[in-house]
Amino acid sequence: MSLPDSQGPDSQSPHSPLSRRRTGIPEATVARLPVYLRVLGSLAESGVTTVSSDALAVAAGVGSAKLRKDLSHLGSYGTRGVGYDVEYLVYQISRTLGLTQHYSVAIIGVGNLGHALANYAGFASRGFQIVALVDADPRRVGEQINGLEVRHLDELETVVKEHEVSIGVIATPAASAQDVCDRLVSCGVTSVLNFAPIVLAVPDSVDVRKVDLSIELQILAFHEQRKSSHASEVGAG
Amino acid sequence: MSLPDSQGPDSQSPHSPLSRRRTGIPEATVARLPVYLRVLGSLAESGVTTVSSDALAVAAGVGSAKLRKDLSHLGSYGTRGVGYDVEYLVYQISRTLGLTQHYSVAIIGVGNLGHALANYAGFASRGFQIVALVDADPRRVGEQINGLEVRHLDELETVVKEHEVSIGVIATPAASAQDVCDRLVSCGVTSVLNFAPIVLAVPDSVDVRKVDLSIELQILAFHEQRKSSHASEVGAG
DNA sequence: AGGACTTTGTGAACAGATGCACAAAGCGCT
DNA sequence: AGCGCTTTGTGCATCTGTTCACAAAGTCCT
Ligand SMILES: NC(=O)c1ccc[n+]([C@@H]2O[C@H](COP(=O)([O-])OP(=O)(O)OC[C@H]3O[C@@H](n4cnc5c(N)ncnc54)[C@H](O)[C@@H]3O)[C@@H](O)[C@H]2O)c1
Ligand SMILES: NC(=O)c1ccc[n+]([C@@H]2O[C@H](COP(=O)([O-])OP(=O)(O)OC[C@H]3O[C@@H](n4cnc5c(N)ncnc54)[C@H](O)[C@@H]3O)[C@@H](O)[C@H]2O)c1
Repeated sequence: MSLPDSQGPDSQSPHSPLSRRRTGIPEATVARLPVYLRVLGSLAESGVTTVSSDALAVAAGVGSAKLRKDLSHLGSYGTRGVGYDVEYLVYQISRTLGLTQHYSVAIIGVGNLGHALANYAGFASRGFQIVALVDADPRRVGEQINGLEVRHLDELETVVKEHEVSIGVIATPAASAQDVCDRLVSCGVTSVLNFAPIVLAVPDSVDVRKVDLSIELQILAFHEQRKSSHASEVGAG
Repeated sequence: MSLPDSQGPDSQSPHSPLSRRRTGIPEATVARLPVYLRVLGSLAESGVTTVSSDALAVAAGVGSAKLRKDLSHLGSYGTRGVGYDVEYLVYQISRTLGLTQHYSVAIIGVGNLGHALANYAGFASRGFQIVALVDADPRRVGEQINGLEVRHLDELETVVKEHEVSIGVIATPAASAQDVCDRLVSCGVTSVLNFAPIVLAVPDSVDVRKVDLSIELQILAFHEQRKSSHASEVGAG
């Protein structure tokens, strides 16, 4: 049923093999670094200054060997017999992930989900600043959300260039998603986070990550089914 | 930068090896089946009755060999020289994923995100019925959302048992998430979808999947950074 | 200083996922 | 029926990721 080491993060799909060679950091590791970062953050807040791979691994829900191998890809930042300096490790992971820069995010589609995203504080906390909200519905245009005014879809290109948007978040209905994506890409956006239930076609130079509720539920359903259909087997051994 | 075959889905973490042996279906395949299902659904709507692995693969954003291997895990449902019967394949995938059953879903935490989820129509469409909304804030209790009344956290156990909830969705702040999760698990929920930015500890018998915005953004940031720092290299090659 | 103890970093074995390439299988046309 | 065309299903090589297990490297105590 559940995983040996809790709900680990995912590497959404194998990145081009070339990219591996360039940074030396495996995709699977990249997907876990943010988790470590989060855990380290709360350790730091609790006043912990040093942490062992074992303790950190438990808190992050992964195996300690995996954790050490992950960290070894960034360099040798631990001290044998002691562990890792929390603050320094936070810095190194942040640097590796590129979080020392700031990123401007635009949200396209300000419906139910878009509103939730626009109001979410957790975004800004790691250097992601929401700089623009865009919607096609004239009734939504002009609305103020979290200090930002909703702009009309017609202004998409203007707004993106004006704010040098580097990440586009698509929260429109599926039917418009490809269209919106094309327009984002054509004005230079190279990273897209897609919430619409559709596979986006993009040039190789653009990264897309998707968040798909319905897929998550279906995966859970698959395992749920297995559990119930073999319920007898559990007791029997 | 982008993936060889578009934004593929993920296998969130290697499931216990045992589970593999039991169903014979690799986790990575399970994670892609919902995508195929979606694409097949829209093909069916457009009146297509038969589809080749190549066409389906393109639409699903994966390689055709991968797609065929995925489908081969469910059985031999294609016809050589012809392709797959769309309707029949939809049925087989649904059956495999366990979507012939219905699942009752409870959402805990009806804030920004919880509201969006509660209003989302895409849930019900695949046999996932939202049967309960629960919140700790007395001011939210009693509110009607999408035909459901928000219940108080105190009633969590009652509500879960009453509706035979099989999937719990956690949309509370991180601080309460583990607590809520423990309570869900203790009243028999074995599948959890977690939106709170925290690693949940659960017994082995419980499946957790997480959706974490901030992690997705950080992964995008990593690749974004690589792109900009090596911008020169692209032209030079 | 030296020895016991702790913990990192990593080589090597293993496991899982992907992609290639082709034989086997079916279709339709003559 | 036979032939050529299409497309599936899969064995095999490869690549990516995980896990084990231990030497190297440090700390702390005497
Ligand atoms: N709400 C959820 O919980 C949820 C869950 C999973 C997936 N999704 C997906 O997220 C997307 C948004 O969901 P939602 O519930 O917010 O839908 P919604 O209908 O509430 O909002 C969609 C918004 O997009 C706007 N829009 C439509 N076409 C547009 C365009 N071309 N450009 C810009 N804006 C446009 C609409 O005016 C509307 O404001 C959908 O694709 C949905 O399938 C939503
Ligand atoms: N809003 C977003 O776009 C977004 C994005 C990513 C992650 N998240 C995460 O999702 C979660 C919810 O986000 P949100 O924006 O909806 O927050 P929110 O503060 O708007 O809503 C949280 C809700 O949970 C309720 N709650 C608090 N403790 C509870 C408990 N013990 N049991 C039941 N209900 C409880 C609160 O009363 C509130 O209604 C948070 O963990 C957040 O980090 C949200």
